[in-house]
Amino acid sequence: MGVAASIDDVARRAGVSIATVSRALRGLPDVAAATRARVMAAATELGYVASPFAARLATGRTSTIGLVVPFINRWFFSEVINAVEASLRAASFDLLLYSLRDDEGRARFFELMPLRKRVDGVLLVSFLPSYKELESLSTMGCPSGLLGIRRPGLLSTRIDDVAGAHGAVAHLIGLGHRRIALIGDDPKDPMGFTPPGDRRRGYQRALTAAGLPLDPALEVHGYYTVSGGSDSMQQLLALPDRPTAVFAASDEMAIGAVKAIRAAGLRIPEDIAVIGFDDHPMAQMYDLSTVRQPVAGEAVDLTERLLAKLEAGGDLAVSEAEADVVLDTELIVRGSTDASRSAPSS
Amino acid sequence: MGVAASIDDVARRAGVSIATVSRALRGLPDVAAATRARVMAAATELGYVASPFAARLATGRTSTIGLVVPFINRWFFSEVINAVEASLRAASFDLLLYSLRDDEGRARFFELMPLRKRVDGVLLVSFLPSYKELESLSTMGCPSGLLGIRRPGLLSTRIDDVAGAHGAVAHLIGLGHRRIALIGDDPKDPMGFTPPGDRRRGYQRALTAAGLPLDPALEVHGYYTVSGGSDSMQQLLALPDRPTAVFAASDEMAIGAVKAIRAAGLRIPEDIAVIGFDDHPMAQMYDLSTVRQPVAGEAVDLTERLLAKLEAGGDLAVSEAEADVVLDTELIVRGSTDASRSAPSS
DNA sequence: CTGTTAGCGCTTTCAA
DNA sequence: TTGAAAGCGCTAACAG
Repeated sequence: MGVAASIDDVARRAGVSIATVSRALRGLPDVAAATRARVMAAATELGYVASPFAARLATGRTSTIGLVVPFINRWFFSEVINAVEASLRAASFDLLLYSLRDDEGRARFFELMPLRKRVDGVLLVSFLPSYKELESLSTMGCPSGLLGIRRPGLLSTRIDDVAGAHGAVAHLIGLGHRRIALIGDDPKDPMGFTPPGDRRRGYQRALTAAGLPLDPALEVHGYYTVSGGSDSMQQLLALPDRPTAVFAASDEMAIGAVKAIRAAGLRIPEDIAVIGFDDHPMAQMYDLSTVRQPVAGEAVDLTERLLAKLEAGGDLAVSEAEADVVLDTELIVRGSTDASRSAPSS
Repeated sequence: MGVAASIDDVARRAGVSIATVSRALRGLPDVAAATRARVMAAATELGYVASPFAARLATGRTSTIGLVVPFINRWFFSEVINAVEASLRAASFDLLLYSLRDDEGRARFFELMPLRKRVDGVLLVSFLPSYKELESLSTMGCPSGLLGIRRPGLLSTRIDDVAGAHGAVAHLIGLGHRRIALIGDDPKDPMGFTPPGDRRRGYQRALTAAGLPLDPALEVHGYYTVSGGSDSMQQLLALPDRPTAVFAASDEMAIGAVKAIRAAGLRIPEDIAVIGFDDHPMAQMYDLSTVRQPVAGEAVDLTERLLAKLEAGGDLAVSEAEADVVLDTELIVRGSTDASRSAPSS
């Protein structure tokens, strides 16, 4: 087989017109069973597959979804990419991947709209599009979905960060803790992530609900990194009246905190209890209590709803009812808050 | 802007033919500066972008690369995907991502060739295509590149796993160790990865080169997971004459080993030294000596050479000289083999 | 330097 | 149930 077979080759071989080949191969009705069989046979013999580009030109549909992520090589996002890829594959859609990386990349994306005219739908993961960006997005003329963030008029799937954080802190309170610190917030976050603020809110509400005071000294920036978590834990340990428990708004920061606590010669959870957020694979390795979010579940839910929307017509308008789905988080109690649940090995 | 502008709209607005628009916008020569300016202006005013599908149909080139990985959500692969995406983006190529996941997905991929007729080139990451699979790949009629594996007739970029492992073990020997164990091999690896065998070979050669005996009891399966590493370390610790050092063929396994050693109440590196492979981000967190491989560097090198090949004509034949690039690994000495290099905090 | 024209390989009326 | 023919929106000779 020198050059790939085209629809004409199949038509000739099956002794029918190209129109019939097209219909037969796509499973359209009004094709005689015998004819269809003959066409299918010819197609397999020639190893024929329709050229997607010709089909796209003719139909206007691309069978491709653009997936836009801030980063590729970070746990959360690679989980999302993986789940989206699987869902799309199952629906015979192609996945066009685009990574923003930084402010510059983000600006370039929204200015050039490089996915324009090449996807049927767009999925934006975990960053908040500005009003201008949304407008720019709308010039693509295709439906889009937001993962982790809610915006009126767009599909979205997310978790309730406030509730998740609330649950984590309530767990600590239930354990008898009264001085509970928060390691969170990244004051120089370039993507405008919303979870940090929500998780802080959940922390504050849980304290307030339990009648505990909010102490600004107990709220520190962790920059959502291991080292940031470690640094801010040291800061907390230096406090005259140090906390007995810490809620870190991400597992990375929690692990940093764990390291700092151990380095100070203190025990976890006896001297200080620690709980994180996400259920990153490392959380288990560090025997860290945390709030699990169903990352793949969110991705699958959103992808499938976007595909359903395309199938249903694909107009841009989204009804209130269908727009937003909120998935549950789950409190995972391990040894870092409850000694009785400690994993066997260090 | 209701429906997206097409080339005719631009032509009309600029008062030229569509051919001139095409030429002007693609920066082809033989277009008067004034004309080009007029066309560009019209294009921006209309927010015009050429439909990639029409262009692809007409030229036969897709400006798209297919990236085929065994997994998406694992450190190594997400690093590769990230680097490839960046390289392609810089060259204005699109990235079509495909994940194999398991035997079944792999079979489906090579049977259906879902990337056929939609990419100009293919990148296969870290799995060894069988002869049949390579044949199937060749029906795509486009050049391809292999990351991490060498195959005659295909582009490839990789590291020398044998040499890397050799270096790690030589480091241990240089430290005075004489009984050195190997944690490696995954007897049920579905992807046919080649690094495990090569790393074992490097281990054996280093011992032999130093005149040390090979003791089969010191070579255990680690399954390339944390828990596998932990289990096999326990096995090694139970040996009557236990090793004083361990080379784990991946950082994950090394970390498992570290946990098992600590759980047994032994000190690292005083009682047992541990070195891993890869320089996974966790290696630093565990103060683990390791062999760093330039993951992104490999991906970028391969991608750029594939793009260069496409630009140069894109025929399938690959000369011996251009085919294979081997990048250097780097020995990273940390506290798990050398106490004097210990990181400050645990 | 620019315009005309013939495809690229499909899908989709419209007729038969 | 099938075929002929007209696009889809571009690029690439070929003239001029």
